[in-house]
Amino acid sequence: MLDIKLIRDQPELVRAGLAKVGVEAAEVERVLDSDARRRKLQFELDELRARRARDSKELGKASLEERDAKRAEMRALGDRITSGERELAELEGECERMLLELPNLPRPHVPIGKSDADNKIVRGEGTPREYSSFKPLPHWELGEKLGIIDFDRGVKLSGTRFHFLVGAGARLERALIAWMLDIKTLEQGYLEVAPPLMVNTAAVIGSAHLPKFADTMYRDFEEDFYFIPTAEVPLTNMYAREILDADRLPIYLTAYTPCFRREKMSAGRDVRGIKRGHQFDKVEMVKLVHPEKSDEELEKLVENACEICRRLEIPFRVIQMCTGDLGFAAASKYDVEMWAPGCGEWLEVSSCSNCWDFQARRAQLRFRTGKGAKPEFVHTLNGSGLGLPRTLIAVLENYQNEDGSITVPPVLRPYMGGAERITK
RNA sequence: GGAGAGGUGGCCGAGUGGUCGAAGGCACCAGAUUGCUAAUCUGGCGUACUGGGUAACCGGUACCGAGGGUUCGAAUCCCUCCCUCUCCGCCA
Repeated sequence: MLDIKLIRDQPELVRAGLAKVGVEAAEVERVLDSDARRRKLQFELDELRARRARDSKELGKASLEERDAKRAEMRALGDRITSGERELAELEGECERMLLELPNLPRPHVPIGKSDADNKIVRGEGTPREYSSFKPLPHWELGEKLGIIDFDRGVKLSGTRFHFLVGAGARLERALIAWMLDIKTLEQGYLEVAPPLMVNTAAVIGSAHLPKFADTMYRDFEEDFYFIPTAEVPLTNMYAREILDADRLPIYLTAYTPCFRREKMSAGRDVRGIKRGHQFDKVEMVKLVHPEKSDEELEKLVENACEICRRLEIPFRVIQMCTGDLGFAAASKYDVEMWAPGCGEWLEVSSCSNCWDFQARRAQLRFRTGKGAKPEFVHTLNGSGLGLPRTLIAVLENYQNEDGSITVPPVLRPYMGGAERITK
């Protein structure tokens, strides 16, 4: 959520920033108009309430006759206040709803662009291997031949976009999770948490997945529960509505969780293989940092994701999102993509965002520098560290051998009971 | 699911219709003081919105789990909901 005071005080700056992400100036005007009406009413109402408090106090000391005489008048004042409060609540709701639907402002250095076509490749490491003696297979063929991915039975139970990982496939994923978490916690300074996978509406508003993206999430309509689309939701909300001491920052959190997504927007896309499912595993990184540090913390976050690719010895590249491809909450964003020779594409295995104070304002996530200092919003960042299905794809496809077996990446062998190969 | 108890400021805890944004204590901050490593004294110490001021700051309003109601006036009375604890049942 943007700061209403920023919109009020520097509307031209907000208009210009939002124009870059495709928001029309009229939307800003509507917010300003609503805010002006809200403030006017608030002021009038406050005066009425002050009068009531004063007069009521006097009435309490007055004689019985005086009380009876004034009661009707006071009652009328009370009724005016009640109706004013209703109107104010409506105006506040209207203003709030509009603010919740406005996307974040991009950082000034983010390249201007309309779509993913305008994104920038900023760097890469490793070279896609040449295959002279055989044609690399896509993971869905490798997985089925080895019996480590069972698509048919997944579909039988749950429909399209579901699969079983079986035997060494399940273990390989578990190895990746354990290995990644060890790097996050032992080397990169993250605190591991195991968060709730179902969260309430407030949490999902906090992370900015609501109100705009309600139809992307699974939901329990009887209880107030959303199934998390990413661990970003519980992690960024972990300290919601709290005021942290400044010396607790930065807070680095990591979690392995399943994620649940309806994928309505991508109906028919990526239906083959395990690239895009309704349910997938992910190791997530979230940072809560001092506002002055968030730009540099984003660079470190991306590097934390890259390190996983690097140690797997799989070619990867870093893409800087242009303004048109930032998404709703990010002020600045990088994707990390791994090369998959079987399906012949760069797979987005991580998406790292600096959300500035956008989520923190929604989640009321603040810190205080010292006694008497004003609470300030922290900056929140999040990134995958990495998404499991696509990492698994990259491992299978890059480490496949001509005979159809998979070499276990050296870094994973300790997590695979020492196994060096996955064979039929 | 049933029965009971309870939700007050960072924490503990008083407060059953007006003088309560809320006693008292702890913690914390500032100052004073003592030559003994901490004690004592004094003052300060919530958040949000909002009016005024360049600002330090001054003022108004709201907030005692949430939302409604009664009343001139609600932390206090009534209703609904949420949460926590204890016991029972049920399921693991």
